[in-house]
Amino acid sequence: MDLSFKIEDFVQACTKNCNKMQKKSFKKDEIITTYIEKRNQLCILISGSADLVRYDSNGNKTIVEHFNKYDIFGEIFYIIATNNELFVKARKECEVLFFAYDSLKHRCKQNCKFHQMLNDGFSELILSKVTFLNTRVELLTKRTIRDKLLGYFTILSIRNFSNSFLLPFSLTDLADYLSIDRSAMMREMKNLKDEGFIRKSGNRITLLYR
Amino acid sequence: MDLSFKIEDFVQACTKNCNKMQKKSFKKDEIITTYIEKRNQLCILISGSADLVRYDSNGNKTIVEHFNKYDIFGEIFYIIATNNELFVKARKECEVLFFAYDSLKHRCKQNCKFHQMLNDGFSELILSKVTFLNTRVELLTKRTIRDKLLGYFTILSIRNFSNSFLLPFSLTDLADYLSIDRSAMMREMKNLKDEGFIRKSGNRITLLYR
DNA sequence: TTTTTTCTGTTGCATAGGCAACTTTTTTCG
DNA sequence: CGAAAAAAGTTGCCTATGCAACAGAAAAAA
Repeated sequence: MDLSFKIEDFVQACTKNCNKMQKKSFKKDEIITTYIEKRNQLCILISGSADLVRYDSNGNKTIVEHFNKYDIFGEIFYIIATNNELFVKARKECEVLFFAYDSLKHRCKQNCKFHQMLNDGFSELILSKVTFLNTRVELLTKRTIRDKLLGYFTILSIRNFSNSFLLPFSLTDLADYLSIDRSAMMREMKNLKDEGFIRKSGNRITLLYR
Repeated sequence: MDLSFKIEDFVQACTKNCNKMQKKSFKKDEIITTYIEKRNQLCILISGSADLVRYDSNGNKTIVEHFNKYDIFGEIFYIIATNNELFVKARKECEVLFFAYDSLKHRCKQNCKFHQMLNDGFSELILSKVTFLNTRVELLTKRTIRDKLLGYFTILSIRNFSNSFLLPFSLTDLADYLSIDRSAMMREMKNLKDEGFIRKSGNRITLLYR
């Protein structure tokens, strides 16, 4: 996100001056926000990391999305169509900025610099979100666990400019992220190792094919 | 899309005046564009309907996305991470506007009204795309065919303000959209009918539960 | 209209992968 | 540090779902 440095510059000044915006801190495993009704809430993660988590009626957990520094999230991005619980949970200690989406369009009276900046860069910000989501869909539409894993590894290897990289998740969470059973995933990972597609030690994966 | 009427107003004037933009027509089943490399291409569907289709290495077809009037698509929204074919194919006769994303940011010299309008409304446009994609992810992360179908039906029923609605796809395409096997889907649909969850005649579905 | 193609609906079979139930290893925390 | 909790790793069983292969209905083309 090429906005990040600007955010860093403005965030402190703005949380002091801008009344449309709230900054809160959360400890590990605290619920940051729940997606329930249309509050038009928009959030920016300032520090830490968090997950958008859903539990379906069978108790299956899915990591719908994983957020890092300067990622944005909130109900505006969602049609709340199901009655599944959908909430954002702090993975580590977090700082989060909250504001209403409306206030983005109608800048606050003080003509807060941060708002202006955000407004200007907002397209870019969501554009990158679209890219990310498309990648996600690409992965999820793959039919087999093998294809999902290899697809994900390929993306990570591209992102890291190397065919060796660290998984940003625990394996347990990776399974939830790819929406597959953990033990089945482990099984398939073993197969991929045995068949020489990947090498794996701890959370480090090396792609061997291509 | 609340921009649509504006698009309608401006599109004709702009295709005549704006040199950064191209309008093309396509017949049914013609390839509109292929996602290969980073051309930063951005497209708007003016009329007709089209699909973003992927064939994976096993020959499985997936409808990654389905486009209708005034939907936007193009490579900017994609990280081309896989070597799978990814292209947009006309489902019916189509008219499409092509332009480079850069030209959105740096408006053309004539200060083309359409550009300006698009720039202003671009955030809204992508925002709705994010919402759509999140819905898609929500569906795809569901673990069973039953949950995917019921999830999708629920969304359609909300969208139509009625628990009776027409499927926007053929059943064949619906299966591709949900990334599941068609015959397995038919089987599950039969079960849902037999168990009294839905009623179905042709492409019309009625949700009976809740 | 007739022919051809596409879509729908159904079924038998095979298997990928979900589920449960463990043990072992690693991490967290008092 | 030691205890407790979480994550990694493994395996057997079983069913949901993919695949193939149809026939009939509907739509498109000729």
